[in-house]
Amino acid sequence: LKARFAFPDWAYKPESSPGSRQIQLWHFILELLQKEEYQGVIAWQGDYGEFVIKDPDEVARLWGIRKCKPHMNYDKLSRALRYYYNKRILHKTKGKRFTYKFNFSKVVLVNYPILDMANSPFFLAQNHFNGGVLKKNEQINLIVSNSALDY
DNA sequence: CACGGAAAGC
DNA sequence: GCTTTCCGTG
Repeated sequence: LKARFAFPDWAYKPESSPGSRQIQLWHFILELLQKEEYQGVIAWQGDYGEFVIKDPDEVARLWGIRKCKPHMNYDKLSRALRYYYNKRILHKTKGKRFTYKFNFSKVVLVNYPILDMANSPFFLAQNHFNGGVLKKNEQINLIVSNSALDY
């Protein structure tokens, strides 16, 4: 029995950008999590959206290959992951080694077509989970800043 | 390990 | 803007 997450298919299209933008780390992480052959390396585990990097050296190596950075390691990769905290794409699961958690609704929102966003279930879910603290502008800014609308 | 500032690269 | 690199701190 495998953990399944209700990501829409388009959420798993890291290289769908027609502008040939560079792949982002969180796209890459999702890509690995999607593939069963990497379950010994990185896998969904625990809470909804939570994942464990089982083999940090290997994940770093694979990321380094993708970005043509042969000297990539977990120290550097994890710094990049930490930059996601303020962007609310990820946060750390404290006390659990190599364990992070996607802010699921945010991640999906980032990929959501802007025209449908206001009435999207993800927008409503976002406000629900955050107690309505997040402002609409903030979410729109995040979408724009990620240039996620490759449609 | 995990965090985050600082600077540099692209 | 998104890392990559380096590193002091807890």
